[in-house]
Amino acid sequence: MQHGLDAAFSALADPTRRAILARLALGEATVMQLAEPFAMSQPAISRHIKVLGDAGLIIQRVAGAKRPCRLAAHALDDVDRWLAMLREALSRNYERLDGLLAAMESENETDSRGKDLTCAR
Amino acid sequence: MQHGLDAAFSALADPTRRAILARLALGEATVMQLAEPFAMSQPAISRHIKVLGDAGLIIQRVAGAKRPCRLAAHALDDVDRWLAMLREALSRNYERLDGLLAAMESENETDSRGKDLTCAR
DNA sequence: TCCTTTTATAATGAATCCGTTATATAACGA
DNA sequence: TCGTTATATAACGGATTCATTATAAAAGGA
Repeated sequence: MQHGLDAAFSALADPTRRAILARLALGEATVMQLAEPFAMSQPAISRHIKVLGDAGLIIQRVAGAKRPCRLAAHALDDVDRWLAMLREALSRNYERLDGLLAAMESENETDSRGKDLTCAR
Repeated sequence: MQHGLDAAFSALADPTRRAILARLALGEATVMQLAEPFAMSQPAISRHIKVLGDAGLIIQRVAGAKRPCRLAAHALDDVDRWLAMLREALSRNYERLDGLLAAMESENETDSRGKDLTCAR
């Protein structure tokens, strides 16, 4: 079993697939329309579309022989939730660094034991 | 040459690496500290750390024999920028659907030419 | 100096990924 | 019904990924 985030992030890791998503950001498109800009065989594009679908990033409807794709409404929900956690940590770290710099500015001599944070360049 | 987004997203695609990032969200940690929770060899962890570093998600400083890691300040900048584009498209699509539903509610008969949007289940 | 700790690198093998071509299937249009 | 269009699937090969074990190197402490 593979975590949904695994599928989502590795789907996003491929430039062709990101280009497909960017194209779909402009609106619904059939497989052939999606394939057109690429110097790549149709089966290769179909495969990418399958990967994007399995990852929950896009959905396909059936319209006769065509299978138009569009972005899935909640495509990025899980990804966003996970990244929000990291982002929050980053801003927390930034505040901490801010505090550290303030401390260094006020008192020039810090005791050099404790969790070493030396040469933090 | 590989796009930075390729590296970032495929770094994020691995659950071990995401766990490492989650751990680093709590603060700086050495390689051994990062390896500790995992039933995995130390070289495997070193490799994951290298991938995260190459993707610009973490940085390492040298402290004697140790190489403490922390989250890179601008780790998610590119990823965020790219995802923001998609998110914007998604909300635009949502608004469009909203408009469509409103239109369907007011007038029941739509001309059936144009970008087919039939049987959109 | 010697032993230990911490980390990185090399060699290797299995699994997965990404492209190809060939082919199947289903709908469309004449 | 027949040929065309749209898409999916299978089979395959090469590249990459992810783990392993073995080993190297560098710093620390006795």
